[in-house]
Amino acid sequence: MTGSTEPHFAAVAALLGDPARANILRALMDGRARTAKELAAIAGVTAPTASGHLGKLVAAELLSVLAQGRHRYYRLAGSLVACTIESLMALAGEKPLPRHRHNRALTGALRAGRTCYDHLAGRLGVQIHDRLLREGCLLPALHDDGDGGHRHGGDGDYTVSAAGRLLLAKLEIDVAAVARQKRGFARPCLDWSERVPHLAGGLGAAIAGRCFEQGWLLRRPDSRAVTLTPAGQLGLARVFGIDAAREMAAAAEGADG
Amino acid sequence: MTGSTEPHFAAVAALLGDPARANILRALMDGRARTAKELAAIAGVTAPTASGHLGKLVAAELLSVLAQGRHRYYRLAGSLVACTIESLMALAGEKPLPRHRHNRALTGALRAGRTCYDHLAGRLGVQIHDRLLREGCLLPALHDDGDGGHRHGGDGDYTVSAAGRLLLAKLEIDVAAVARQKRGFARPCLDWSERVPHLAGGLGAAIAGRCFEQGWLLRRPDSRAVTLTPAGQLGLARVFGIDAAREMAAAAEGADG
DNA sequence: CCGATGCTTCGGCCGCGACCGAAGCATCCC
DNA sequence: GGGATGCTTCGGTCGCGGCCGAAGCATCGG
Repeated sequence: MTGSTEPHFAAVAALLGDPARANILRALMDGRARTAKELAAIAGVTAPTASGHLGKLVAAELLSVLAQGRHRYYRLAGSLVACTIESLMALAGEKPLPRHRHNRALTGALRAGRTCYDHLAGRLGVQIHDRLLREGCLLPALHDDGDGGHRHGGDGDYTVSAAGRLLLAKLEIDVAAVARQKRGFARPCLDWSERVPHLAGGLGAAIAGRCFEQGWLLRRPDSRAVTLTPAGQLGLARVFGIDAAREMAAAAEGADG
Repeated sequence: MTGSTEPHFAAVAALLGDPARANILRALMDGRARTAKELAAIAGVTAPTASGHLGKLVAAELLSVLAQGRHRYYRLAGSLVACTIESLMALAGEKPLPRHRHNRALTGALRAGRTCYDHLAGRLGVQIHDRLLREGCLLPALHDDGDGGHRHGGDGDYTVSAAGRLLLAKLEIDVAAVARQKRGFARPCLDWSERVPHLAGGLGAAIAGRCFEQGWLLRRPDSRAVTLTPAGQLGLARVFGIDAAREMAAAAEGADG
């Protein structure tokens, strides 16, 4: 009786706890939008059942929906959703000791580099995050409360230094423009496979977006894993000073426990 | 049919999704151990029901149990569990816009400073984390894969510099001894209220422990919130160079959205 | 040794929620 | 307009799992 009211997080966890919904969410973890029918097939349920699940997920604001003609496209509501799921995966991943030999190649690729909603994760994402932090491009959030008005939802968690603006300009990213977006600016997101944060938020999305636009990285059709191109190898070395090919190969190798 | 096997994280989320279990976990978020009977009362269920829940949570390695006489003490299995729940709270917290006026003081105190499993969180925890990072006491994890043997579960995510060892010696913390522990050494943990990582792992626990031992901080009986003592105000200023009273007051003020 | 206490296991009850088929709208194409 | 496609709502079934009371072990106290 001390506090028998249901905690808020329990309702969210229950949403994530159903197998069908979990499959839907996992499929959307790459940030792409999918139709209700596609998601029904992925979840292995009929269209009515999937519709019910999707309705609940939208009501809980875990998913957002865009109606386009007779199709309805569902996607994750934000990177915070993806971050929470990554965190759950980190918690669930180490326990069962599955020893699945057969899909080691797949998980290896996922560990090397993948998308987490709209930003980069895996070894590649962590390397970029660490590099920006180490070079002083990203500063760990003053939280300057001296002046009032600290709306805790709006202000970014990292700030970008002058050096950071310079570096990101090489990627043709306008930091000020990103900061003007109404979303989280630059937030750490606990990485499922590396157990260290990578960069989420608008800035993380901008970096990932430029990597795809420039052909540095390619999305794989049915996986969150990304492929590094030769141009990407050069570009990432030039901008971030990281040996992406070596890092990603090392992460892929160490796929098993 | 693309991938209709249940994702691992769904099972964990389902565990967290039951109201009774969620209440149990929330009660254990302060890192203290409690008996089965206490937890049954907190969850609002009878002893047999609680026993079933606790058994499942232990089987899933979310909880660990210590038998002592005829009592069995349950506690969170590790800081990663606490981190995941914090992440879920962050996801669940912003949506419903609860506008609970009556317990604003409570959430204010929680935002100011609280325990997260065995380490400090809230504004206080974030301040310490940031300070250590800013002063170069904590270095963001090389992840040196050059040599083999990178057991991803064992190595810490932050490393402590010489300056850090010096600073922590002022707290009578032997960094080498902490590093020898079989647990995560120093990991960032996403803070529920501040949306920025604080310091988890053995080092975070050691810092929190010394703060309690020296009477700098007091645990409140039925809350995760901590109270700053005058000695703590002085000590934290001396060791970390932070104005804890001012920071915590500011965080408590901004409790509402 | 006996009763009290703490915790667990065992059956059985019961309700929530996932699931499906059928039907109802909306949209697109011919 | 008519048929096909995509999605949702509506009833109804059913199984999983939370819940409790009673009983079974263990431990502590006298």
